[in-house]
Amino acid sequence: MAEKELQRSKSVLPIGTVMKLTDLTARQIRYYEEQQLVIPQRTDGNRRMYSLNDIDKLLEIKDYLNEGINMAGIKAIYAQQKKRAEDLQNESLTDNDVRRILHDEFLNISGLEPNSGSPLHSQRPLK
DNA sequence: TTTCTCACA
DNA sequence: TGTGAGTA
Repeated sequence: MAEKELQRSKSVLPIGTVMKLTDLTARQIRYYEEQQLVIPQRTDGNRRMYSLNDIDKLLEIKDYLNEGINMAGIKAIYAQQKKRAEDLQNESLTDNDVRRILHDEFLNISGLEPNSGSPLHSQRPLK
């Protein structure tokens, strides 16, 4: 069973494939890497190789973006997740508990990050 | 051909 | 973020 996890972590997808799978531009994917949201492995000529887990994370990021959250907000979310993941490891909570807490953090951030003036999450990049 | 980095709009 | 330049 653990074999699957290893395979999911195998970075074998070039950015071109990731682009199609996530519907993101190479620019965005690389940018998210800059923001440490995804850490693709590098192979041969300095080429980025993404794993299935990376695809998943990218899809998740795209989701947050659609909800009007900016990079700062997303980074905060992942920072929280990492912190939570470590904390929760010692308390043996269920996935539902994790989800609830994460959701709570998410709402908290989405309501604060956007603007210092508007309390509600009205971050619509209308153009 | 595809991806990379860098830099400018 | 998009895009173009010059590489590898």
